[in-house]
Amino acid sequence: MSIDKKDHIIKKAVELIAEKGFEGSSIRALAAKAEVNIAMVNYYFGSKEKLFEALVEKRALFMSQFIENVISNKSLQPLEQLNRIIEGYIIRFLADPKYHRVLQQELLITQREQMHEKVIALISKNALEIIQIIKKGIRSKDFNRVDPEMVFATILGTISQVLMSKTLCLKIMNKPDDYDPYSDKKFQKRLTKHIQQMIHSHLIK
Amino acid sequence: MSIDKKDHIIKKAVELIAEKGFEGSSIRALAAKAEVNIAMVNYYFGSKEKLFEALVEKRALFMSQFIENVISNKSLQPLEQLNRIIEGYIIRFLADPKYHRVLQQELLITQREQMHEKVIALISKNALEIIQIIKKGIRSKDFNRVDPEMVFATILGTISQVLMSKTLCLKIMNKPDDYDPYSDKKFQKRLTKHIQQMIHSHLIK
DNA sequence: GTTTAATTTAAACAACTGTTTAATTTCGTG
DNA sequence: CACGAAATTAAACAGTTGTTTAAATTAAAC
Repeated sequence: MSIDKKDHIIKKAVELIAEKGFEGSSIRALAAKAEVNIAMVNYYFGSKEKLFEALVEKRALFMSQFIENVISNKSLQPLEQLNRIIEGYIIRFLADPKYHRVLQQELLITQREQMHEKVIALISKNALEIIQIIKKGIRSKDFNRVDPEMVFATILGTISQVLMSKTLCLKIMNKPDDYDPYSDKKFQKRLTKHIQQMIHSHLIK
Repeated sequence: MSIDKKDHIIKKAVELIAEKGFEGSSIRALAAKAEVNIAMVNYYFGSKEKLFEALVEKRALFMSQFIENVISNKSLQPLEQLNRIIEGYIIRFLADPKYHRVLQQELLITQREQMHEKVIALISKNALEIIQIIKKGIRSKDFNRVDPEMVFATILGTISQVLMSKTLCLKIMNKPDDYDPYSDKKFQKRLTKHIQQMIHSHLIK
């Protein structure tokens, strides 16, 4: 069993779908990009949609495991817990912007209903845990009486905004076209610092 | 010339494309939804892509005009100017979540290159003006020395996050399925207040 | 009321879609 | 080497796509 080949196809599929969307990515185009025969996708995955499901599932696990770890660390102060989550979110998302773009597409579009529901379940699971942390912080008077759900929307929304379009990101920051912010550690720090400081001044004092 | 019919088709197209995406929306499905003959789209707009361009252009004007107004009002204090922009953004975007979703799709996907560039130009134009306001506020010592580009990402990102998926939004806020947050004035106020207060505590003192 | 233009229609077009088939090649195992 | 399973291929499948056509209907102008 050549699991390498399956992984190779998935990798190329993420790249293609992130650019063209799921409906805009034909199996023929994918086969050309991955340099395999057209029939191989159905041979390995059963169908185009099943390939897509395999694609989402594969990375979803990787993402959610991390959040679990941070959340389960009960010894941390609420603010420190939030800081870790923000930092971790940014590291994971920036490591694979194309995958994040695929998920955002699926969140926007209700075409494939069960996949749409799965992405929502994925995000809201973490969301609710983060919101719980904020609520707990408010109860213990560590935090101001802020709007926890909205604070979450700001954290994820800010990161997603940056990841949405590299071209837009560069244009706003007035950077050259060949600059890749997502792989630049300085940019990563900049984004992390901004969100953490903003959340900090909003939650504390 | 039945401009009503053109508008009617555009309206139905926004609804369909917001749900299924551009590639996922066939002319036949659109014709059925708008209750017109399949050939009418090409008769009125020339092609599916031209219909899409007409759709984007029509609303883009409406949006950008408003931002211009706020920005050109030089008599306001920087913070008050920002508050008005936040309030205005939210009012306009929440008034037509489906259109906003269509734009987000086009920002994510690089399939139709010139349309992609147009959406980016549209957003970045306003973005740069808002960033200028923040920079001016920093120079005049009205604002702290924050990261202006990131502050913009937070404002737009938070709103976009909320608009991205109604289902996700409801799930996070623990609301029933039949509740429509976007048309609820209370929710609108809640979102506005959150962003304004957060930006405020981040920018001032 | 006739004529001309604008609108609307159903049918057909070729190109492309995801998927399947059946034949061929490759490869590990005895 | 020989066998059988796994992998790979090109070709064909039926259905859908955006678009065009040419005929039919409606509306407007004189």
